[in-house]
This record gives sequence, structure tokens and C-alpha cells, in this order.
Amino acid sequence: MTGVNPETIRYYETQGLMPAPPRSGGGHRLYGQSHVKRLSFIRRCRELGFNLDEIRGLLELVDGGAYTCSEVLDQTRDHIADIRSKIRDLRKMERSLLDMASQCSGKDVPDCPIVEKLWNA
Amino acid sequence: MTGVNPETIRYYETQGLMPAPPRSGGGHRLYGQSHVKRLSFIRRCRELGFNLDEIRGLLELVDGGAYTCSEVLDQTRDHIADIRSKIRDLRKMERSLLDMASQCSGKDVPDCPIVEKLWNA
DNA sequence: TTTAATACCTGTAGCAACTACAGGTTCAAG
DNA sequence: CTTGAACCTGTAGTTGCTACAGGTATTAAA
Repeated sequence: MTGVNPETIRYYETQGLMPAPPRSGGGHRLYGQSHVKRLSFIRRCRELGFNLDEIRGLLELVDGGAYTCSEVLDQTRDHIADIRSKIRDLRKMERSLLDMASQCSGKDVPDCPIVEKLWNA
Repeated sequence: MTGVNPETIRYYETQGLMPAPPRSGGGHRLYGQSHVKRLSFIRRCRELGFNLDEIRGLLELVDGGAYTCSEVLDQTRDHIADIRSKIRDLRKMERSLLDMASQCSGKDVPDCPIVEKLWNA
């Protein structure tokens, strides 16, 4: 239903993100609507790049019930800053690589300027 | 000299990226200029986001001595594509987060629209 | 020349966030 | 009632390191 692997769900249980659900007589986990919602929440957070610790924090806010916009927005802003920093790093890599690639003929010749640059920078 | 942790260098040795260097009588590793160069190469590749497998590939090309521009450029282009794909993913996250954040007052009030959206999307 | 501080040595375990088994049990459909 | 799938627990693997523990080597100063 959520597109999350069963093993991942059980992993979330060990990590305290998902509650231990009731079991059938034979020991199978019996999930209800609330589990589906919670797991979907976790999945959406993961898709937005939150790590499990951050998600745990968000869940604690929600579970506590007494969260405020300001708390949530602070976390969100921090996370946006993280993402931007990652983007900056990647763009820097991209620029360097494009720069090196532009010096390279790409032909069937030895002594590539890319290798040269990496080796002797 | 290279800014790489000793433990990381030894790790690279176990992973076949760095050769086993000669040892002193007492068993200490004795590195020479060639090791410094190779390690610097690895470090620069890491900074450009290549993983150890890709670096192993590049080193094999270089060690073989018979590499061509076309081989190196192919690898580089693949890697640029990877980086761009990561950037796209991050920008998508950023957009979603900014969108959600813009709906949130950030004040000391309950019922945050960010949580609402994550919980009920 | 001794000694003390530092840097090295090996081997193992830990981090994140899962994934992939092995070896066994339970469930649901036919 | 059987059979095949999905579940169960527990452990080990993935990536790229980092952090010990417990011991040895080196080196600079006294």
C-alpha cells in the first residue's frame, strides 16, 4: 500500500519510527489504517531527504500533539539549508568535471588531459 | 601531505587502490613520492564525487598505461550525468520544501500546514 | 643512554539506511 | 487438505570511512 519494503517497515520498528503492531495468533504483524498513514508520512519525509533522526524528531512533535508551526518551520528551514549545501557541492563538482571534459578530445589518443589534471593538479 | 587520514590510506590499501608499500624493520609503512601522487589522485577523484569503484577503474586505466581520451571521457561523462541526476533530485526536494514552507506561518500556533501536508498528502 | 611522547601496527566494531539471505512458520486460495 | 506465497527472527552484507583496544616502533629531549 505504501510502496515500502516489508523489511524496511520492520527496520523502522526496530528504530522506533513505527510502533510494534498487534500480532495474529501465528505471530504475523497486523497493521491498521494508522500504521499506513504513519508509514506514508515517513516515506514522504524520506523522499524529501530527511534522515531517520530528523523524521524521529518530527514524529515526536506530532505524537506529542503540541507542536507549533514555528518548530516545524525551523526544522524545515534547516533541512532546506542542508539540501542547498549539497546542491552547491554537486554543482562545484559538475563545473570542475565539465571544465576538464572540455579540454579532452575524446579521441582514441593517449595522454588524456583529464588524467593529466587529476594526476598532477 | 595529502590531508588523508592514515586509517583511510590503510583502508585504500585493503581495497586495492593503494599498493602495499615497503616496510621499515619495525613494520612501519614507508611511502615514497609515487604513493603521495597516487593518493592525491584518489583524493581529487573523491572530491569530484567518484566512488571507490570508479576510481579503481580509472587507476586501472592509468596503471595499464594504454588508456585513451575516449575511455576517460566516457567515464567522466557518465559521472557528470550521475551528478546532474542527483542535483535534479535535490532541487525537486528543495522546491517541495519551499512550497510547503511558504504555506506555514512559522508562528506559535498548532496545526502546521507542513505537517498537515506530510501527513495527508 | 634512557625515557617519554607520539605515531604507528593489526584487528574489530561502529555509523546510515537499508537489503539479502537462511531456516523456519503461518496464512489463504483452490 | 495441500500448496505456494508471504510472513517470522536473526544475522551478515553494502559504502567509505572512523574509532577504538591493545600492543610496538620511532624519535626527540634530558
